[in-house]
Order: sequence, then C-alpha cells, then structure tokens
Amino acid sequence: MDPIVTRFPPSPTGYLHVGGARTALFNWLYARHTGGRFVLRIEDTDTVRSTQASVDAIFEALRWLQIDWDDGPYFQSRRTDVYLDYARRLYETGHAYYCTCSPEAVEAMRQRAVASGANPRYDGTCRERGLGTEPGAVLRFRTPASGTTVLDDVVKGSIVFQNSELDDFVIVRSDGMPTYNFVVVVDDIAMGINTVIRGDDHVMNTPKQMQIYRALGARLPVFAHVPMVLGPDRTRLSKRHGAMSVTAYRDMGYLPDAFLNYLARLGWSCGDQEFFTRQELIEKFTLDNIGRSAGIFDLAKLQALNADHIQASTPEALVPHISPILVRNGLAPGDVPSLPRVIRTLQPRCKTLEEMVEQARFYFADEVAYDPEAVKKIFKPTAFDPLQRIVEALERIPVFSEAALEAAFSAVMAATGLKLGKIAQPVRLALTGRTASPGIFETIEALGRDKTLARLRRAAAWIQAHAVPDS
RNA sequence: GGUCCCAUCGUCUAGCGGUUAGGACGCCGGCCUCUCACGUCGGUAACACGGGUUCGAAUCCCGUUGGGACCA
Repeated sequence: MDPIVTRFPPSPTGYLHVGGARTALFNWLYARHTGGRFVLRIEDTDTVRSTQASVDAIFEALRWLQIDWDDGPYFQSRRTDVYLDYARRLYETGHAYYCTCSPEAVEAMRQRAVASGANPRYDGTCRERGLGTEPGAVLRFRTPASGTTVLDDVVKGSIVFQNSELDDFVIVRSDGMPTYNFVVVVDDIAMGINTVIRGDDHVMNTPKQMQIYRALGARLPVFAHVPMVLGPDRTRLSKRHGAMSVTAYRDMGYLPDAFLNYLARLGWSCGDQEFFTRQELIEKFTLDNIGRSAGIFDLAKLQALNADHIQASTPEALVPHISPILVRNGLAPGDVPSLPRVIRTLQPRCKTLEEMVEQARFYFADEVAYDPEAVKKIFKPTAFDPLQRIVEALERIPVFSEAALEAAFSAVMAATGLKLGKIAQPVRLALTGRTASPGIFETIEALGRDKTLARLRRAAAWIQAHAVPDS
C-alpha cells in the first residue's frame, strides 16, 4: 500500500487560527500515525491579501505547536507555470474551452438563471465555438451536462451532486491567473497528495475538483471533510469570540500539547479518553472516529485540559514555557533559588502558566505587601510569640528541607500548645502577603533560607510596631 | 433564492436494534486539610419533534423544525 500523503495549505492572509490549527493537526497526526508524509503548502495566490508577515506568523504557530512537515513549504505564487501547463493539457484534450463572454454578459446569464429559479451559472455560450486563446479570453472547464458526481467522504459518507448543478467554471482568468479550485487539484496531484483532510466548508468545491481529477486522468484522493469549529454562539469562530490566533494561546500560558489535545478531542474521539499526550495522539488518531457535527470552542474545557497537562509535566519541562511569561511580567527567572522548585509548588493550583506567574509573584518580590484584610485577622499581637519562636527554630536549621522544617514547626507547636493552623497562617502571611498559598513547608523550601528569615523577622517587627496596647 | 451538511446533558462526546443512556468540562454538596488548590466521593443535566420499519428503536427510513456551509 502506498504511504499516506497529507497536506496543510494555509492562505497567508492572517495568523493561524484555531480552525486552521485543527486542520493542520488532523493532517499531521494522520501522516504521523500511518508513517506517511505531511506537506506544507502556502496558498498565496491572492497577492493582494497575502503578506510575508502572515507567512511568518503561520510558521511561528506551527513551530510552537511542534507540527513539522516533511515536504515544502511550497508557495503557489511561484508555481504559475505548472498550473498553466496543466491548463493547456485540459484545453488540448477538450476538457476546457476558451470563452470571450464579457463579465457583463455572464452576469446577465446569472440573473436570468436565478430568475428562472435555477442556480446562477454560465450558460455555455462559448462551449462549442471552438475558440482559441485570444486577448480577454478566460479558460473554462467543460463540466458534464448530465449525470452525477459522487463524493465518497470518509467522515460524511456518500454525497451525490447533480452535474447539471455544476457550472462551467473558469480555471484560468483573462489575466492569465489560474483559479483556486484548479490550482488546488493541480498541486495535490503534482505533490502526490492522496488524503485530503479539510474543513467541511470545502464540500461544495469537491465535485468540481473531482471533475478536474478525472479530466486529468489522475487518481482521486481520499476525502475527509471535518466539521467546523464554532464560537459559543454557534456561528463561525471569529474575532468577536476573542482570541483566534493560535499564538495568543501560547501567550496566555497554554501548553502546546494541551492545546493540541483539546483540538484533537473537538471533533474526534477515542472511547472515553480525554487526556492524551502528543505520542498517544499519534498512536491513536485515525479517520474512523471523526464526528459529523460542528463543535463549539469551549475555553473552560481547554483550561481544564491545560491544568491536567501542567500537572502531568515535570517542573523542568515547564521552565522554557513559563520563562517568557515571567519576563513579560517583569520577573527574572534567576531571581529565585530554584525556578523548578517554585513551579512544583504551583503546578496543582494553576490552569494556565499566566496564572502560575501571577501566583509566583511573591517568590520574586523584594518585600511582600500584606493583604490588609488578612492583617486584621492574622497579625494580632498573639501572633508575635509563635512567629518569633519559628524564627529562632529556623535559624538553627542549616538546610531547609521539608522534613527539617516540619520538625521545627512541630517543636514550636509542642512548646506553645498551638495547632499548626495558628502558626502556619501568620507565617504564610509573612512570607506571601496572602492567606492562600502552596503548602507552608514547600513554600519555605522554595523561597529559600534568606528570604524566609528576612520576611519572618520583618513580620514580627511589624506586629510589634502595630501592637494594640493592652487596655 | 438554490445546492449540500448536521442534530445525545449548557459544552465536548461514548453509543453503531435490546444499556438503570456511559465518560469529561462546568455547576452544586460531602470528605481530605496549615490556607488555597490537587485529590476523592456523591449530585445536577440529554436522545429536537412527528410519522413509519421492527417483538423491540438514541440507533434504520421518511417528513417537520432548528442550526451550519457554499454559490450568488
């Protein structure tokens, strides 16, 4: 059996968006799953809207997602001669003909067709005129007037199109530029693409494309039309729904593997499994379990999955992902004794890395700001003594290991008769400025000896300074 | 307007003629606990509607409604 060859053909008219990323993912996964090839092709024939910035943005997004390609990138703008070559073949074999009808005349035909209740279409005026190329002529594809074109779609099943509904569409414009439906087929044939996985907004293009395959004597690829990704209001995902750019999710602190996991499960399933590593995705992805109905992009679910991936990761593996976000927030990764240790304390408490940075702030601060509400409740005069005892106990510990810290706290608990909560909360407030934080021992360990002792002493002094005189 | 696609909890989905319709996210409650989380246990909630086919339909067929896509 021939190896599977898939492709991803983005138009560089903007950043890579969520729907495009999922299409890329499915094609990539299928190629990797089958040990086939994945081709990247930039469809930049629209020279007005295509930009280099968009090309760069797409590369950047694919790099972040770690979706790599085996062939390409090809640029359609550099392949015009290939397309015209194929167009000539179509003309020479009688599958295409020149047409000199003016745009106005064609528009009139459409009006007439609509008026008679039919589809707007070209009426075939030049079809049998046997015209050769001449100035202002377009090249039209000669669509069969009768019969049906049947698309056997892997996900949608069999779809029947009446050929009479198909137009004699233009394949080369009067300015010599080939058209979309035509170049796609030429490229897919030339690049050996045998499996086309794309959004189901392309279903209506498919019968036209199938006709071109036939006219060119090429073998049809397997088609898999994947349902679209919609916004919460059930309309096509757009700017109105917030972030559409894939890299925006990177900047918000999502892990590429979590993002891919979410995208894969949106429209594809594997029994009840929700969490997939990249490797599992490759092992388990097939075209068989792609759903037929459109899916709504749900940020809450993405967040939950991201939290799972953050937890499943090692702190060290998170470092390269979180560092840029730290820096963006004015925090230097080196300003803490051990960044992985800090990350470890926060892993079970964050849905995104952005949240993690937010919660990590106190580790980096030179001096924590106390939450005023918490101060009222916790920094009471009675908190001074235990705090002081903790300082003394910690001063005697050379190495801040969790076990040693726990022993020190136990000793203070025994000496004062206080429960851990009564001691831990003042310590927590002293170290973090807040009432909520990671476990007190792991926090101290990650914060390090110097910062811990400095903050505890400052807190003790603060309480003394603000002590309410006995009345 | 024409053509095409789709339809299970709010959301993602399992189901492929016989199930108390399962899981996940979210939400609500219990437990755990040095706080917040994590974790764990439990709860909430769905087969769009109407006809058929069948001993039996979420599942097969037809229609209706609703949503979406493409062309204009």
